Amino acid sequence: MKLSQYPVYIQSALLALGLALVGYVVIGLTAPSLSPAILFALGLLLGGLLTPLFTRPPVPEAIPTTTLYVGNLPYRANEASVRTLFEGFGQVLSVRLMKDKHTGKRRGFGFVEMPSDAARAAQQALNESEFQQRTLKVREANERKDDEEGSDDQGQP
DNA sequence: GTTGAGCGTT
Repeated sequence: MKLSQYPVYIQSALLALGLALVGYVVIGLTAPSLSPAILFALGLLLGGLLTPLFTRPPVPEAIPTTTLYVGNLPYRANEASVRTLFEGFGQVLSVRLMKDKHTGKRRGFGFVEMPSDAARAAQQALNESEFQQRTLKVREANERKDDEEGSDDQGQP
């Protein structure tokens, strides 16, 4: 139950309320002659002004991403090498090499999340290519949850 | 420490 799991307006409301209370106390100590309603209003205004400084947007830009399935990976490959390999064709948002949860050994395949254009470029470039003396198999990942496909008509009928 | 077709976790 982390705070980041709640919606943004909930976080902003809680943060603004907290800053309003802080401003209420601070302004009340520095200027005791003001009424509590004015103090709380000033604290809420101060909190509203300071809220954007503390809210971190998780995704700066809403760009359409495509998850790539990367198979036939060598067992000695780590996420850093795969990320570096795919970063040559675009921005890599996330690299997940699936390992067995019980033994912890690598299963030899993973998923690379990239923008759609960079994903297509990396797929055409890295598919059936040699990576650490292994032929990679780069394909589009199957929709596990909700894969945000952009304007590209890559959906299966 | 080994193996070799495949589609996945907070």
